[in-house]
Amino acid sequence: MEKHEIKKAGLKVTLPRVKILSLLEKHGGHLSAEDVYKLLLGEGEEIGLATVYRVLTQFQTAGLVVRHNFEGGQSVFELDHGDHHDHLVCLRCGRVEEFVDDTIENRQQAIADRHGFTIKDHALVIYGYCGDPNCQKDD
Amino acid sequence: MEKHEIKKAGLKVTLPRVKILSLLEKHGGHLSAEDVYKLLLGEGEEIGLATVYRVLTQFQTAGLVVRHNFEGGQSVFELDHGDHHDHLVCLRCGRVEEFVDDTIENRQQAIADRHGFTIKDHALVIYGYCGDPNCQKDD
DNA sequence: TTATAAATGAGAATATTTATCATTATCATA
DNA sequence: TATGATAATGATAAATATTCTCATTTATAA
Repeated sequence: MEKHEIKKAGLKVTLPRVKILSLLEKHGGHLSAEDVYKLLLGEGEEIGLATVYRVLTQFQTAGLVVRHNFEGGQSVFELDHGDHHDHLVCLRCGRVEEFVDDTIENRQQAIADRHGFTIKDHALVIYGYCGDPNCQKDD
Repeated sequence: MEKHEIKKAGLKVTLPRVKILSLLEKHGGHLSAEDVYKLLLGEGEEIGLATVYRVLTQFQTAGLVVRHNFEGGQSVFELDHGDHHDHLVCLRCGRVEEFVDDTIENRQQAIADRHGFTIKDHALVIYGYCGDPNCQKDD
């Protein structure tokens, strides 16, 4: 139940927050603030875009969602299930796939150590063309 | 000589282009469009911000510079010396360090293959606190 | 030198995100 | 359950980053 998670985050349980959280659960995917806004409109919810941004940022601070800055302007958000993962992004159709690779994770830590860095976060995004025939064909 | 590279890129050799290219060479670092604009102003060059963006984008298309989308709004640009590398970014002081790790590169290729992706580009950024004592101390 | 096509500068326009503020809703407590 | 302190919302303005427009200027091939 979403209400519990929102309460745990120290936030009041409001309609916009419940709706946005369940939307993210339903879609699983990687949604921009505007995606969320439009999906809410489609469901007949009159929730302002400013509220969407505000709530997503609060969820991010609370650790409920993660924010990614892929190429192309808009940030995208997804539920944080605690399992860190990296991304493959198709430049043609926008499809996003996830992956985890322990070898890469370990190498990153070793590199940070060598440079005297304390890792707070990291982002690995592979951009390319996905397996779909429409995305593989040349320009 | 910068003029040659500009000409090779199929662009006319103009003062803004020569200045911007030599600025990137001089600084080596990772400059935002606004950084470039202000540095030019500091040198007494009256080059518009729009021109800076335009030229940087053209250089990117021509393969002369690479553009990175680190966290925090602005894109940063650096000369493309042909040697791909990834980045460590300090969240406190903004320092940027570069690294290459063949193991990570190979794993990425393997992952893309497994997912049926054709890699066009990739970005690995490790965010954290660098070795500087001021950056390591707690909040 | 000159004609042509491209580049520039200034400011408008766009896109994304954040801030402001008056109004409304939540929720602990009475 | 009613209530009041506090937080959240929606509408809009503002801030930020980047791109577009267009009249003027400049580079360069002939």
